[in-house]
Amino acid sequence: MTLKEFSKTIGMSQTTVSRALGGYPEVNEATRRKIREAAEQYNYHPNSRATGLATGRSMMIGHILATRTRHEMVNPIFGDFVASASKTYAEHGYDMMFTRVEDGNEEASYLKLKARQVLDGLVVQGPTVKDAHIPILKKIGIPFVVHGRSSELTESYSWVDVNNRAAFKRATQFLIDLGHRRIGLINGLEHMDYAFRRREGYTEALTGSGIEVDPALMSCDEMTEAFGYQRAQQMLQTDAPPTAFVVSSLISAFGVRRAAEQRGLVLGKDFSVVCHDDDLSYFENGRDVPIFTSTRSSVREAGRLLAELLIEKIANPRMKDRHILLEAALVVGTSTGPAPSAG
Amino acid sequence: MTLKEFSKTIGMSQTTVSRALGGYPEVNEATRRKIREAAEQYNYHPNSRATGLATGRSMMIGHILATRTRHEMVNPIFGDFVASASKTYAEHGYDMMFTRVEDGNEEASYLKLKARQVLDGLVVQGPTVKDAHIPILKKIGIPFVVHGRSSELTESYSWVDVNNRAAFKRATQFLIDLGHRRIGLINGLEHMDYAFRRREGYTEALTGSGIEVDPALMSCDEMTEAFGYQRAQQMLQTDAPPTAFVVSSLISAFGVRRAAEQRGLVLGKDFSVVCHDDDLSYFENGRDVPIFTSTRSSVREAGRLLAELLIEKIANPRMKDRHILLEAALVVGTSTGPAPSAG
DNA sequence: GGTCAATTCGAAAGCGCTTTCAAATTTGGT
DNA sequence: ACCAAATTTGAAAGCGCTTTCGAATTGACC
Repeated sequence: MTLKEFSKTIGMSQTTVSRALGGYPEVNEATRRKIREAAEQYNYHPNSRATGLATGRSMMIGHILATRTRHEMVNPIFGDFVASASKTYAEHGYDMMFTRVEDGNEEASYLKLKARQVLDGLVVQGPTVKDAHIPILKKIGIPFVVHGRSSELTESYSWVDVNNRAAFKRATQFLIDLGHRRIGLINGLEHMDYAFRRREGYTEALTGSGIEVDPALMSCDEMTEAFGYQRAQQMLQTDAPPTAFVVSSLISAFGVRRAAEQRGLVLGKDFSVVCHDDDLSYFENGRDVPIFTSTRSSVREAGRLLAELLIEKIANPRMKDRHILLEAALVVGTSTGPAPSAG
Repeated sequence: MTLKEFSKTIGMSQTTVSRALGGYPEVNEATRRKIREAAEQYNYHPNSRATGLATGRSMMIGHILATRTRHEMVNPIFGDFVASASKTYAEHGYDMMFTRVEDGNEEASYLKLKARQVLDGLVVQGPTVKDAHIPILKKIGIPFVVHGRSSELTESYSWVDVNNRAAFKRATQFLIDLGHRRIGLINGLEHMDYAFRRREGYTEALTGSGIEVDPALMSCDEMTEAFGYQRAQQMLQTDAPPTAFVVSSLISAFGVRRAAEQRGLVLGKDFSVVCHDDDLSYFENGRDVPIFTSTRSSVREAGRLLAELLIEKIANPRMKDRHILLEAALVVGTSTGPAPSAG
């Protein structure tokens, strides 16, 4: 059913119907209600493509699916992040789409995206320390917001990020205060900005307390369970094993726990773990009392805030860049305790 | 840059340019090449909305994000599934979008989607045993393919599914053959079709070997690590604890392992675990040798096949429904061994 | 040179909407 | 009943593309 047909059916002009449904002020509220009801009844909804063509806006927001050519990892936070952002989009009448952008082909991809006018704005997820997408998007002039930051870039852009440095500094300090001196870091890939900042927080806390940073206690990789297990195992079988770990992900923390328990160590007594917890729907950190002491920051909240920011930016492209820095809560669970051989 | 501008710039008619880029046969190959190159050079890409309006097709495929009103779980397979499907879509010129459909509001949501003509086809993920979406989509007439099946529906529809029943029957039989008699089932929520079928496979294997099905050994819930831990712990502290577990997810299997190891049991010796492994990028089942013996089926392959099927269906809506049943491989890892107290 | 086929062109309709404009109608206040 | 204000209307342009149609151009071949 088209606007033409629909307005003829209910005996009104296209102009009035379009205005009534579009929420324009020059139409009487009573009429608007009547038209809305009729639209419901006849299941009339404007054709999105036609609307888009006429208005020049597509009411579509894209999320980048950056595909590293080698192996294609999908970060576990992806699902929750997308789900929460999509909710906000929907509330504002936006649809959400995915766009694959291949490594090394960013500029062409974004130019095409802009030319096709298929979306009004973009979300960049998981930027690297020196991210390639951000300057290109700026240059091309597509409204975007970054989930995270890119430490080595100097240009201005809007972002929503967790204060990863502060979170990991606090986590490490928390362990130091409990008497731990040898603290292992199980981190994500450190070309990713968040992992880079987490390591900075970790080392800052150590040096701030006069503890030497030991490269043998730091490792980074994709944050799987197996990785946590493997590296914790390695570190634990040295002469001077760590008594605590700071871990970048709940999943890897499971692996760390397994490695330690396999050596007969009891969590929260013989060894301590603080991990980051993105509060994902599928990874509960225990049911009532959290298992792991963690730096917790809801990725869903980040998704919501970012969506709102982007929508604002689209509505007002010359808006000043805004930065939202979320502080992670340090939630104490049962995985931390005083250093065993303290003193 | 519009078609008009572009064709004027290169001194050709809109007709020829449109045909050349659209791949129509009535244009000389040499000309086509020249036009393609010029398009590249000037970064001309047809406006998707205008193309869509003119052709009546949106070149967009939607994935449903079914939002249960209570708590909104995002299945961990979501990311990998979407990433692989999106690759196939991209290769065929399709974009991919998400659509939130709220529980109880399916019909209105789909009617609206159809009226707006925003997408050409849909993917239904994770159907329940008696799924509400499928009959509605059939009635409304939107091309769709289901990832999974819905056991209690009688209507015909295209689907791509893993043979969950056979997989879990084999897994259970494998344990029985190793001498296990008390085998616990840690399953996903059983209103989900895949979990329902897995339980069927499990019970079939048991009864087929004359082993009584014990409700105390069966449990189902969201497949988190904590759930696996909790239920395994419960089952293990009874008078007649299971010697083996069949687990619906690698994540819960981590929890099962933890519960058992906490009781001093050694995996693959004192207790056995077979789990399902969707081969997710973020959940490796060990690095070289698989930790867990598992029924493995790549969710990425499923995504690819499903995408191809849907694209075919969109091109030819009166195509006969097709069903793709993927058999899971039973991959033997180090988590299984003969029943400890065998004989 | 003439014929036929292949290629290209120009003009224009149509996709379904928004938005503008001037004109017509209704409403409310006095 | 009258006037101003508020509301509604009809007609039409425009968004950028595809697609149709008849005509014009080119090239190959005899």
